[in-house]
Amino acid sequence: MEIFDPPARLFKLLGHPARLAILDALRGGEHCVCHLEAVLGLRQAYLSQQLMLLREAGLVKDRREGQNIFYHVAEPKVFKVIDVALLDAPRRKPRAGRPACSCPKCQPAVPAPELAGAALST
Amino acid sequence: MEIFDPPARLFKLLGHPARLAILDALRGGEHCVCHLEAVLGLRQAYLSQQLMLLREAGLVKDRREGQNIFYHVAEPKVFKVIDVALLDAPRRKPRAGRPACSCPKCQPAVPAPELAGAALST
DNA sequence: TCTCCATATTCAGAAAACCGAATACAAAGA
DNA sequence: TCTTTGTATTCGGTTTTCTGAATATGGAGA
Repeated sequence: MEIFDPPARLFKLLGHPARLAILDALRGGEHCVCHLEAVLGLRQAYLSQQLMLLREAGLVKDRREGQNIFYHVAEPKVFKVIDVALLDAPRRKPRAGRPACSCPKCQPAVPAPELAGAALST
Repeated sequence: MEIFDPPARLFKLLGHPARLAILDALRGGEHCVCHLEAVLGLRQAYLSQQLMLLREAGLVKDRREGQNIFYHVAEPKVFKVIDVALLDAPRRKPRAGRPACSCPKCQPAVPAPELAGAALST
C-alpha cells in the first residue's frame, strides 16, 4: 500500500495550478525568480513559497548567479507526467515576446554577450 | 493561468495513496466494491467515499449488476499518467491468488460461466 | 412486505494546504 | 558600512482535505 506514497506525494505537489504553471514555465530551461514573477504574474513571496515546496521535494534545483537565483527542473520526468495530463487540454499560447524582467538573461538588448560594448556608442 | 486548473484537479485527485491504489487495482478491468475492499484492505465506507470522488471527477464509472456495483476507469489516460510517475518506483508484487471476495466474478469455482451446473453434482 | 446484503451518504473533528502580510537574508554597489 | 535589490522565511487565519463513525438506500430473495 505504501508503494503509492511516493507517487501520491508527487501528484499532490502537481495538484496545484500555480506550481504546474511554474514547472511549465521552466520547460525551456532555467529561469530566475523575477522572470517567473513577471511571466506568471505571481507575487514574489508567494512564488518563493511554491518554489520552496518544489525544491524540498527535489523537483527543482536552484543556482545562484550574482543577485539572481535561477531555478530549473531536476526531474525531467515531471514534464512527461504533465504532458500526458495536458493531452486533451486547450493549448496555451506560446508566450508573448516581452518578459518584462530585469535579470541579465531577459534583457532583449543583450542577445549576445559579445556585443554588449557596441550598444554604448549611440 | 486557469488552463492549469483541469490538470491540477486531476493531479490533486491522484495525490492520494488510497485513490492511486484503487485506480491501479482497476487496471485489468472492472471490479466490484467488495473486491476492492478485499484486495486493498480498506473499509467499505472509506472506499466508497474515495470512489465517489473519483466518480464525481469522471475518472471512473460504475455499473450495477444484481447486488454488486462494478467500477471501471473511464479515462485510460490516468493509467499513462500513473505509469510515468511510477517509472522508477519499486515494483509492487503482481497480486496473490485469493481475492477473498464473494462477488460472482471472484468465485474461483466459476472460471467459465457455462460450467456452473457441474460444480453442484459433488 | 420484511430482511439481508452490497454500497452510498452524512456528519464531525483533526490535520493539512492555501495564501497574504510582514520580515529576514545575502550579494552587490556606492 | 549603508543601501538597494532579489529572494527566502515566518506567522497566522481561513479554507480544504482526510477519515472514522453512524446511518441511509436500494435491490433481491423469503
